[in-house]
Amino acid sequence: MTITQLNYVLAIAEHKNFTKAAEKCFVTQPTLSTQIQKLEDELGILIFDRTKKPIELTDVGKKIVNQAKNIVNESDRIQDIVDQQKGFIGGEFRIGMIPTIMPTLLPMFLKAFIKKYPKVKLIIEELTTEDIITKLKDGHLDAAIAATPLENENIKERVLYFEPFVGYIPKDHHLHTKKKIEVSDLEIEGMLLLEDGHCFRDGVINLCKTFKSHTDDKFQLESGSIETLIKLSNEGLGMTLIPYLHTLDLNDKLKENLHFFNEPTPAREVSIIYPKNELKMQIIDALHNIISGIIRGAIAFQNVQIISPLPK
Amino acid sequence: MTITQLNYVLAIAEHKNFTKAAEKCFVTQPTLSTQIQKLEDELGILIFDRTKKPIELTDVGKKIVNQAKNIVNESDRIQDIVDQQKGFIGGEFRIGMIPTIMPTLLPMFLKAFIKKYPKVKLIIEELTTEDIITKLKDGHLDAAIAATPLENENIKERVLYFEPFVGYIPKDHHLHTKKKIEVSDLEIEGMLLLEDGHCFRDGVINLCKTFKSHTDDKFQLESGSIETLIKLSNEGLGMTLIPYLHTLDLNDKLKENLHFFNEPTPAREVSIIYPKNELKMQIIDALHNIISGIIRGAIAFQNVQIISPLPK
DNA sequence: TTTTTACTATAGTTTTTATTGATAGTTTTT
DNA sequence: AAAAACTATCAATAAAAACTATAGTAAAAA
Repeated sequence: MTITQLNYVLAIAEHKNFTKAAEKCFVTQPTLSTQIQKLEDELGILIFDRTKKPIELTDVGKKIVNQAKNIVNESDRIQDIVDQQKGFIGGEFRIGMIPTIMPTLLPMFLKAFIKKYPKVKLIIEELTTEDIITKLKDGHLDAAIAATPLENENIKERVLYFEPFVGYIPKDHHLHTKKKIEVSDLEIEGMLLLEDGHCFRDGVINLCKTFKSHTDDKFQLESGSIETLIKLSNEGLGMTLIPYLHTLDLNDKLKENLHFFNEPTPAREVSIIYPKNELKMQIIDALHNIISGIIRGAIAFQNVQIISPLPK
Repeated sequence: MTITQLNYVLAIAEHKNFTKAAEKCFVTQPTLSTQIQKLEDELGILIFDRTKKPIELTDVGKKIVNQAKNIVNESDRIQDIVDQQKGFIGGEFRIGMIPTIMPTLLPMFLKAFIKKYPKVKLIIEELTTEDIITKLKDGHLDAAIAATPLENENIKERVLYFEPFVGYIPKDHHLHTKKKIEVSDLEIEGMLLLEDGHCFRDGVINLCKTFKSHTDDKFQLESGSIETLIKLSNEGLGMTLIPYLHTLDLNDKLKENLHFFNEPTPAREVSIIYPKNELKMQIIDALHNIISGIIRGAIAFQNVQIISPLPK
């Protein structure tokens, strides 16, 4: 069994076609045929069921493909180790970002980053915190940007910035007259929330719980994006909280509805997180430096109170 | 990079000597020299520092060796997958056991097992629960026998039997006159305990806590083996609790000091535990069947109350 | 049904790679 | 200073992987 053979297996499993897989592997089709046969002979089982068209994996084949993915993934990390040693800043870098951070933060640093590190190929994915943790563990992500602290033993965190929560209170709301709001003003009942699974939702719930101990789960309305929350709020369906960086994109009219908190300003902690093996640390360092540098110019709050992003 | 090369790296790292490593790999020394050079060239780094005698790993070399162990370990599991498919019961099987189970349980099933499954090479290790969990995760163990439930998401449990706690109360102890004891009789202060790290110790502490809420940590005496506990107890240093299977080995004189609990008898749950990937499931099944069959003849308690083995 | 198309398998050949025995060149030990 | 214990290198060989050409076999199209 060789790593090459496992790569062939993966290519065929993916394309369900020897000829196409061969192209992707930059070899001819007979090479795949013979190598797969050799592997199957060595193991004494069939990986592919060639009677089916298109070709299918056998039951064992499926298990072997899973394990082959592990092996190939682990062997790719050897190069990462070498790159780290050499201080080489380049190669693929897979980064996950949570939905409430991605649209505001990405445009702020992406251009600067790819200009400074042209050899790095960033592959960016929008994912929930839960998916991020899974993918970091499995090695499908090199790092991610998420609200912290996550209290996960397999993951290291490096704080990028603190992003205050800002109240968005439409004109007809009873809090609208208040210039600056207090955490104690918040009522979970009249609060528009993101859908379940968003850690920003959990942060808001935690914030409200700080002063009121409601375990009542009947939240009035839920939405998948903060833009929608604002629109719903404008329709008079309640107030909402939005992360500070989002407020920078609002037009002047909407900005009139923003109400900041009195200090200590409740805020979420945003960090770059990565697996404990600390591979690709130079790229993580580079991202950390660029992002925290850019944010220093954009967020100038002093006295913040960190709200946990974890549910319950 | 090939799996073969990684195996060569591991062999050299282990023996710190190309010639000896070559023997272990069943190739000649020049083979290793050239293959290691090829790998080093491909990666563009040195894995071994050949100026040192005996040979040493470079800093990157150490990291690569670690990763190579992962890769080789993961690729060995391909064969496990195939064995599972074929229903082949054989090969190496690494099993861990906690110290308070090993000496009593092992002699009960080992002979029967190796007779029924002569192709399996059992490699048995005595380990604490903590070490067992780590090694199961890393793939250094195929299964283990420990007190459960462990509440660990990566590990599956299959109950083998329930083993009652039995009081060992020397003649001069104030409880000695009582024929059967109650959990409420127990006082953590006069209790002889195993050293920290043994889950049986934590089980006893949990049992005592069931009725008395002492958070006081001043336990009087600690020992590493149950035999020592009994001797200390005979010296008048207090009573102790021992697992039921241990009581079967005591001589008649010591047996006079045994005091069973009234029902529901407090007991520990003993399970065979294994990683979620469920490799080598046939061997795990085989062990489960043999052990639970043998125990059915040895433990006949009906009404038991399970005590958690976890600390705190 | 026949023909065509879209595949995979096989045969024979070439290229590449791994391994070897012999030996040269080190360093360490005696 | 000699011997021993190593690793590196060389040329030769064995083994494996890859290629081209083509046969064989289903499914799709005519």
